[in-house]
Amino acid sequence: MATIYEVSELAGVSLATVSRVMNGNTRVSEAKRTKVLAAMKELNYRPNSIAQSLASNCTNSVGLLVSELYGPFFGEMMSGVEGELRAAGKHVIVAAGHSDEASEKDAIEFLISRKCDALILHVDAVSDEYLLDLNKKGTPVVVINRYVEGLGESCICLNNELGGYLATKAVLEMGHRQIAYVSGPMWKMDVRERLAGHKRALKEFGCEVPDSLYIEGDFHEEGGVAAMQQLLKQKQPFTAVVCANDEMACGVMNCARDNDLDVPSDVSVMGFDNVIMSRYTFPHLTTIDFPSGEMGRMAANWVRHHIYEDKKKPLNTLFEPTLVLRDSLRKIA
Amino acid sequence: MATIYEVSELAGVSLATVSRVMNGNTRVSEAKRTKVLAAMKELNYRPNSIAQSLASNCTNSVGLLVSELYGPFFGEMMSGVEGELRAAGKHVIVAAGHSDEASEKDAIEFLISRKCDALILHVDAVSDEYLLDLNKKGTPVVVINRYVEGLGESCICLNNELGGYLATKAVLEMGHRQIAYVSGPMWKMDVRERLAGHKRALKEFGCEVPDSLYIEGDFHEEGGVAAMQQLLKQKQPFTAVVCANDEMACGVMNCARDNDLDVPSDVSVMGFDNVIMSRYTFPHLTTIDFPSGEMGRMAANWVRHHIYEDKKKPLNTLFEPTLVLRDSLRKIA
DNA sequence: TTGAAAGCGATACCAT
DNA sequence: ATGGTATCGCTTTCAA
Repeated sequence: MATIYEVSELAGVSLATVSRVMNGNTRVSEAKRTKVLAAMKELNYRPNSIAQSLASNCTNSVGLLVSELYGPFFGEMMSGVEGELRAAGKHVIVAAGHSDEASEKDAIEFLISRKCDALILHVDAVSDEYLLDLNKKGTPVVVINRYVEGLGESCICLNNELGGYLATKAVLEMGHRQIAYVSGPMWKMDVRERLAGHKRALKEFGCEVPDSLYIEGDFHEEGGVAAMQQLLKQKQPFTAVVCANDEMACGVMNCARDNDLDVPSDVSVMGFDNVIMSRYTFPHLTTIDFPSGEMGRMAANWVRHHIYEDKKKPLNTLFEPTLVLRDSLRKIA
Repeated sequence: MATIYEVSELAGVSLATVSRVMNGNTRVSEAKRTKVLAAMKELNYRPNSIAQSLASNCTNSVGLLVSELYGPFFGEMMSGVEGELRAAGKHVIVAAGHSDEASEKDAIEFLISRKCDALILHVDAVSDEYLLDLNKKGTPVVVINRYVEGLGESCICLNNELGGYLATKAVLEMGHRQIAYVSGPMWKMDVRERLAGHKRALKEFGCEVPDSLYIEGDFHEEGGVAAMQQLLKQKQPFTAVVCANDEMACGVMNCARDNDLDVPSDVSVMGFDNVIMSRYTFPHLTTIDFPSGEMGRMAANWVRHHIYEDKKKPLNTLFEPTLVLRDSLRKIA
């Protein structure tokens, strides 16, 4: 592999000049530029990006931490981040945090050790303080789906409360009043926000629901099944189940079917996230759209603008969820 | 950030000695090692991995190229790769190839430019020659789900032909004889292999199927819907549909339902891949297990052994698919 | 075992 | 506009 030395020699110019034509930031006479370009071509020269990184103190790589690398939700997000960043010539280093504090910290350390220019994080186990500290210590951080006071507009958020509200409002408007709710793990912030939205809608409609219709799930299909089983075992009647994510909604629907209940004639089901899968379920799931791909792209753009181009363009970092009406929700008398 | 110089100064030893205790390959007296370790701790020293990479000509990073970052199939694979590699302290740089030749080549160039120590590729658009060439030119490559003559055991393969055979054999054993087949894009090697297995099973059972029951799909849900619509429009009867992947099988099932056909009473459906989603569909999809997570882990291990530890352990690079019986397949008279 | 010094391949400042 | 040169932070001979 040819080096910059060989290029400068062949072109008959200095190292510095070669570097200049590569980076294009300083003016170089057309004559020399041509010679350098020719020499590069002849030697099939490719700059060594590691050497560039060492000298420039910029690695052109961004760390991306998600809870899991599988799962439709993160897939869309990663895809958005990678697409946008690669178009800008930046490398994406991925890691999984597994929604576990030690594991998330470990992953962040790992990404920092590779000297990423910035970190895009979807984390739920580490504390706000930890994230703030990280940022103070010099690692530019953008956080997805979480608002951290003090991180300002480098938080790419969805209005989860509004999502929860819209979901339940839609159910209420269909005439349901006995509404079960399957939440995610309550230690997660977004889970609590969605629940808050749910309660706001109930209140607005003057609808009171007994505690027994609230079940804490695990965000997985199995949790949805378990929740539905418990709901059915209880005597407390309900005509609709609002779920904090689509996976659990799938579980709920499957469990309903296993108990000879038709969705939506016997029971309506509402999801959250609008993962791809929700279009393929039977019946097609009514849900709240979470624009995870969009948000991934926005996170990538934030990094591009603030880290690589330092144009402090104001970016839209707050996203609004929307209702996606499909077949799992039906009007009742 | 402290450098190795400061550590050596504080510890009162040479640069080289500090480097030695870091790498642990050369013997260092216990006395000095202790002093160095203490100095490191005191300065909160973290080696600069970029400088290490430049000096050692090893970046400790592996490029991972998949068709799409979303989608259950690749998610599992990436998860396997990342888990294994991070445990070994290696960084994973991801890129998407979008099953397009130009895009795949572009992504590979991109990963090489970052001086990845090795590349793990799931590609279907680039030619065998291109991959061989890549390897010859010095980029260690491991290929997933594709056998390239000359790349030897750095191909992590599934026996797709056997998978196709097992799928159709199961359908035949349930008594079906009028079997439709929805393939993937025929320019993909694995698609042709699966089809070959399908035909072998048919032949073995002395079953002849008219050409009109073969439809070329696109591996997506929409393609499954379109294929089923075409099948239903034709007069040619069929009692089962074998699909080359689960997504299309979902489409087929949804389309069947939209046409008031019950799965599996009216028509049986067979998938391929056993993506997570197949457990959540209604009815639960009978399919062929593709151990993509396992294969990802194996690819990562290949890299670990051959690139980082150069133990030429023989690894199991050929995986066998297995039948997963669920509810979408039913015995007929 | 230990240290001195020569790279690794670029960038960037300072002269000219 | 161009060249010389120090620098980035570490690894790795080569002597001692």
